[in-house]
Amino acid sequence: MAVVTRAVKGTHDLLRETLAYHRTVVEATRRWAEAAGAEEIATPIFEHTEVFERGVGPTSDIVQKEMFTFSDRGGRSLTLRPEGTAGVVRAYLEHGMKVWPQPVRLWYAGPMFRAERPQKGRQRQFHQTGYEAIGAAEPEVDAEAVALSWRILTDLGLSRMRLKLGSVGDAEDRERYNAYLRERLNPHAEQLSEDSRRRLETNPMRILDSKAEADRRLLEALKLRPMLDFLGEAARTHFEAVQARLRALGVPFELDPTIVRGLDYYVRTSWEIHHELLGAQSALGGGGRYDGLSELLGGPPAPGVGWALGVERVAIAMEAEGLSPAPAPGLDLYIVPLEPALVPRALEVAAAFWPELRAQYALKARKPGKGLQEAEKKGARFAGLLGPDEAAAGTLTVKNLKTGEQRTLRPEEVKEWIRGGKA
RNA sequence: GUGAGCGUAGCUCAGCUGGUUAGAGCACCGGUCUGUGGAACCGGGGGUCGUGGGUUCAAGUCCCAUCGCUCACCCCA
Repeated sequence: MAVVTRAVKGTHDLLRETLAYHRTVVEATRRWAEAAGAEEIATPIFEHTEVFERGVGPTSDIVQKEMFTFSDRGGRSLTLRPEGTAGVVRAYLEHGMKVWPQPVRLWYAGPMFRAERPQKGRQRQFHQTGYEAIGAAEPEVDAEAVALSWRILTDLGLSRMRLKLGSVGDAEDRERYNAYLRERLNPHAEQLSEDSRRRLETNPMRILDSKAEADRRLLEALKLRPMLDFLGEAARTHFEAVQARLRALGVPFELDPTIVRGLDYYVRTSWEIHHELLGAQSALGGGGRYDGLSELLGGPPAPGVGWALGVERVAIAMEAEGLSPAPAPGLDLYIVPLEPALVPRALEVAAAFWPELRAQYALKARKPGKGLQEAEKKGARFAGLLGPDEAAAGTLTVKNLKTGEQRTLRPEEVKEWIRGGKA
């Protein structure tokens, strides 16, 4: 197929059922986030590259090899957003949201971009919904965020999920842990994969996440202590409080000491929600606390916690569990002119019903039988026949396609009948 | 970036060891059907068989290359 008739690799048009799934996920996020007092925010889909370099972290895979970065005409480096949090925190700083009542709770939905090789559940343009609570360090907010991300997914009907909870500690805890890992792993460096040898320098914790066979065997043999053993007093107390709040809220989680987020800004609480039927990319969503992010972006201290859900992955999971999205509302009324001369009249009649009724009309005269068939095919609830008699009387013969009930009515009465049937 | 599988109509696919103008179902348009539908039947439009090269009297079919898609690695939502 010619280049101009094909979407770019890793991007997709969303239509019909796919779009219905997306809408369903976004609406569930809206409902739950707004129930918790969050308001919606929409940030630009591109930012100054530094927002992500400094926010997401220079050693992260996202920044090192997955960003769509380009220069504008003035030579400024811009990047299509690979995730939502950095931009939201940038907006928090830019608009002085620190003077709003704290914490500021925000939710969003939109496209994200990462230059990866596409596979199931992974695209170059994908969509996330997300939630951020900025300006509070209390463990209640962590539990609130985790609970929301979990309940949205269960509310969508999903059940084959596991919520993995961990803590990556505070920055100094991680330094101690990384030092420990280097000490234990360095003597065996030659047994590590190439990537992991590099991580030994840049970010040893990421090695724990490695799925390379050699790495797995070595990690198994060394019986390394988990990050959770290295939590400082403050981080440990915080983590225990988060767990207690989650138990009180009835959110089922399992502790996962290996959880290591791919973004450098995370501290303390960190979680991922996985789905059993998903394939290699099994995370439906994830989140964590990012108390240092504001300062990385040059702002004052502003603790925060948030999460994101991968809309495409949630859709795949829903489909795998046999869950259907809410269908888009169809036509209320399909108007059929019975003679060619009445086509313009059909337009006028349909237009008079807008926007109270979803009304469409046929551009060609139809025999009544054909017209009803066509209305059925269009997914309309009612068909309206417009023949010479109706035209002369200023009426429309309207038929309920489901019940077969039929009435000849004036436009106002048509509106009333059809809308009445809705309620 | 690496590996594997797959590319025939809008969709799902058939095309046997190479053999006359490339097929089906669904969908779309029209008719049978002159004011009452969902059916049935009949007909129609729609393909440079991903692309380029090669082998051959002859290529959708065999060979090479290339592009695309998918899945997996890596990593993540």
